[in-house]
Amino acid sequence: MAAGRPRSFCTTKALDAAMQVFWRKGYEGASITDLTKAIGINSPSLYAAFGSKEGLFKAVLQRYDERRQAFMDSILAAPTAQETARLFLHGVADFAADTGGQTPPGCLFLQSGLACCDENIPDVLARHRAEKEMALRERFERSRREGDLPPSASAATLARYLSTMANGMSVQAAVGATAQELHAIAELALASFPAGDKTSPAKELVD
Amino acid sequence: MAAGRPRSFCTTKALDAAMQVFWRKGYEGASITDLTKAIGINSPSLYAAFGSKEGLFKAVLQRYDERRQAFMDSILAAPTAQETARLFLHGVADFAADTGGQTPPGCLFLQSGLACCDENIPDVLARHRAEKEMALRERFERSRREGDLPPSASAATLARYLSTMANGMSVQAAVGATAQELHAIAELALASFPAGDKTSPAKELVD
DNA sequence: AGAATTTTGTAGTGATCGGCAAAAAATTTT
DNA sequence: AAAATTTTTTGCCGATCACTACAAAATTCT
Repeated sequence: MAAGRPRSFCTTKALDAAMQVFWRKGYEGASITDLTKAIGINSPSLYAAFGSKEGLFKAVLQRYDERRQAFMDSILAAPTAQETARLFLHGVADFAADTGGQTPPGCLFLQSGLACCDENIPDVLARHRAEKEMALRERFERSRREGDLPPSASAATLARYLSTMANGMSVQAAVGATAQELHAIAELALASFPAGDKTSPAKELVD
Repeated sequence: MAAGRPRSFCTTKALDAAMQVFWRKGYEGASITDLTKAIGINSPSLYAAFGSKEGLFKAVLQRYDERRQAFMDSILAAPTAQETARLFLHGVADFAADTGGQTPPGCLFLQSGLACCDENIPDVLARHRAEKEMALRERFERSRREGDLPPSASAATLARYLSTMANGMSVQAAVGATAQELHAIAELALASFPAGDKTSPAKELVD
């Protein structure tokens, strides 16, 4: 069925290469020249495949989000809110810390554009982050109904707290914090997390 | 002594106007045209006064840092580590939350360039943030010597934890978190802060 | 083999980027 | 009043920005 000259590059490899550039230089800082050099193609090929710089960026975000979403799904499946919180923060620590070159440190959702000339970019990134926070919140609301969070706990605030820590840890990672340091911060942060009736409060806090 | 045509603009007013632009659009996103329009001057006046875009940015950062430093000095003077931590996080909440237009929400040190084409910019911003974290750390080391922090507490980790929270809160603020929400997060975060022998641990945690 | 189709490489588009030369304007000094 | 000094305005610089027209190359279909 497929006629015409075959494509010389793999789309997903191209997205991974572009991801690194956006991650390290930000949306605006990444020029088309940077991107085409990293992918190893000429600009018309880029535009034929992805439409525009923003189109490429959106495709990169989607690919990045797939991994993040898989991570979220795995931690949301934990049996209790406490375990979800623990897996979340330590997972973010592993994810954000410099792994030695495979991906840049930090989080693409933050690195690629907190502020930007085109305000659409920060907005779409913020929506991605808010999506994860909302998933945590819904998980914690379920926990409250099921009893592993006390009725006094606010699911919204707890989710916001974890999301805040995750963003902060990503910022720290981007400027060189080690995985060990991030895990220590995560552990400290978890001491604030309210205990349910299934675990003793003392254990949570002394740990 | 001063000869020549008088300057038509006030330097500090110009810096404040430029600060708003960098804060909202980032270092790269802020064009010279944006900056000169906001200040109300032509570009040669800008270059005569500040040398370059980076020169202007550095001057803006210095002005911004003065306020932050004054804030840090005030909270570092608190009698205990616990009080310093409390004043720090709630102060950041007030500072970062949208005040209704006077300054943009979030923190200039984060908004203006986490990642950037010119790597020098993220570096200089990171140094500013690290400076504040180091001040907290030194304060907490003193607290350990003076007894309002237990010897088991790590001043470095506590400082890193608070710095992480502050960065995370600034990110949340930039996408619309209210002061009330930020204060709730701050309060939750403070529950992790270790108590000294001057206050009862129970009080810190129940609060 | 030849027509049809798709991607490739070359070479550019106008717009905007940060920055600057030069003359006019506004002040102080002589 | 004229010289000296500083800033302002006008108009422009080469470089780079995101993006594209066009034709050669490489494949499949007839």
